Amino acid sequence: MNISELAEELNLSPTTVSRALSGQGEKYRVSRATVQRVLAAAEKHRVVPDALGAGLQRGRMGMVGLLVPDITNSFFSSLARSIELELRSDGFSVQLCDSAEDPEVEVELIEQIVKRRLDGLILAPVGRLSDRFVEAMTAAPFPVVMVDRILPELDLPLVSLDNAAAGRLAVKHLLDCGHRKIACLRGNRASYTDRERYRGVEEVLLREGLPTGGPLVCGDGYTRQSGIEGARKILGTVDLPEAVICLNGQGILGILEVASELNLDIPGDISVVAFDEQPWSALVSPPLTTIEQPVQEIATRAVELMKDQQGRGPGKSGHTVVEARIRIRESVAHR
Amino acid sequence: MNISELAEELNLSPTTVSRALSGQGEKYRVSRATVQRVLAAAEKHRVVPDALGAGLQRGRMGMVGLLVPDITNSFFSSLARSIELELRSDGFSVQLCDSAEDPEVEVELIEQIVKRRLDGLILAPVGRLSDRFVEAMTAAPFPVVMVDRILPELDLPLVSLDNAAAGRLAVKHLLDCGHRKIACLRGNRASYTDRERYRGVEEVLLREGLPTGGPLVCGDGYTRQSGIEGARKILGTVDLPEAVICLNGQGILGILEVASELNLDIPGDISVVAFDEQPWSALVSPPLTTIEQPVQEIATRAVELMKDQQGRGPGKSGHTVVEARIRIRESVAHR
DNA sequence: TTGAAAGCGCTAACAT
DNA sequence: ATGTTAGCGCTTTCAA
Repeated sequence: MNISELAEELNLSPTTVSRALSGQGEKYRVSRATVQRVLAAAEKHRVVPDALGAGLQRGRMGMVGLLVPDITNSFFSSLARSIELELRSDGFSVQLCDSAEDPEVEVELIEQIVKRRLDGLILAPVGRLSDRFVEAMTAAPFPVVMVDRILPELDLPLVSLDNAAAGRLAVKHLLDCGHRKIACLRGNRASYTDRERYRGVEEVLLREGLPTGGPLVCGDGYTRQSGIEGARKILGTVDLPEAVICLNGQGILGILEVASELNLDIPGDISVVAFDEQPWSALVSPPLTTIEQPVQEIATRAVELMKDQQGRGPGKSGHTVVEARIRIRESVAHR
Repeated sequence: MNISELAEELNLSPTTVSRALSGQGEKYRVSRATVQRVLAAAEKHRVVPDALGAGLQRGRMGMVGLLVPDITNSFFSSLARSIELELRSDGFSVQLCDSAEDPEVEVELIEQIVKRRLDGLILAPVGRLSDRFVEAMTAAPFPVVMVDRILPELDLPLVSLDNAAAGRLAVKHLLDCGHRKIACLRGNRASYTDRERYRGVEEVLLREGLPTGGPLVCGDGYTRQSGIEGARKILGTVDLPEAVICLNGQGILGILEVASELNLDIPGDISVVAFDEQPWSALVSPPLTTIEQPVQEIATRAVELMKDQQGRGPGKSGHTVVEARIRIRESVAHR
């Protein structure tokens, strides 16, 4: 049963029923009695106004898309939770899309979201910039905000870590602990996140006149497999680095797996600093020294930017930067 | 620009444009030339048919809800990924809702989904059955399928693990390894999942004439905190059990944390079998013996059931049961 | 091969 | 305090 049928049954106009049901009774001076009557009847017949009809009329469905490269990654699932919560409190619901680190899929997903005329999109891109991606993106008739693996070329509102600073933070801790030969396990090198983190790392290393590049830098990709392969190269050499910085959350799985395979002791044989705090970071042996992102803050900022632009078109740009912190535990030795 | 405006520009009717754009040209014998013309113009003006209008007309938006108690839990995020993928290949997108283990929130979320007239709901409930929940549920004018923490009272299509069998599997392994005094860290005792798993455990224990209940059974809840509290009781006693079965994925975090706090060696001081394989299960020390759910299969079955009922109302019931398997690693000692 | 008309369910502007 | 009218953007008979 819909609003009109209910109206008929009550000898009222759909308008009045609509007003009563949407809590606008006050505003439109629908009599208290009428409101009660409508509410009671609606309850009885289980009438719930169809958001689709309302959405079409209003031109907004109250739904924003959330497109992430891997919901399975605990950083993104935490982010998803925070974003969903924030958005919900503002009356929006969220459509979840997982591109599985595949740029093709990502574009299809974006196109699909455009069709749906969502009220916005919070996008953590795979990280590679393709023509079709830009094309799909510019067609978007709604606000977009990019988070994490941002594409700075795109002139959209952005929220990300100060990745270079985070990279520096990691190296500096290692330097403070007396390490000099420092390796780096990278993620997808095409991604801004990875490039920036690495830039930070390299910057400090170079400034200190320490070795970098060559066999000290491995890995390319955000899959577990790519992490394992990179870790094999770094950990499988005869002259082991003193420490390794892992630039992403999947990579550390590879490092731990390979280290155990090779019977390497952390931090005895090699020290480790890993990006992304995870629920289990403190529980492995040794407890991991990690670089932690303020997930909650990223979510809040992203949603703020989203709301700031509601109603407007593709939206003004601007880069919101948040800071990482280091959680020092026991995976770094002092030498 | 919308379909009508485009039609005007082309001196065609909206009808024809709609047919061309929706790939129904063949079916309605729109001339090849016209179709081309429309496609070209649509491309040029970036016209993408509004799914909202279409949805209203067709009475379905091609979207199903996915409501989970904790997207942060790797079981649910894996499930979400698999479900989103399956659903997408059938032309549906998914609205993500996270109830954060809160029954109140859960109900609000369901009511919200009803408003939205989604085409279905895949629901992993918090696990407690309230009146308002049943109420909201019966109002649902779309197919619902329940997964994981099913509420069997509800007469809906269900997909779940054979939890009792999984519980038995865990104990049996412990018995095989010579353990007799076996503790159990439970999750939310109001949930079917937990009750069944525990039933399986207890059944075997009782049959073997082994002690159970009392201080051997702790924990109630699916939060990390409840896991820690339960673990403290089990691990903090003077006469330690020989082994502990952890009935849920959060609990094991508590066990590992408390064991390390108390300087307990696993499996030297106490053996552990934990529910839910996680990405890091093999990487902690010692590598964890786990009970693994076939996540992919659960997703596939749930989506199948969903599609089976499309178009129909609240849907026929039936319980699809899948089997757990044990991954034996090194957290169980032989005595 | 194409179009006209109606209507999906709702709300907002404009009466009364 | 309530109702009338119109229309959001699309698809679907039914007609030409």
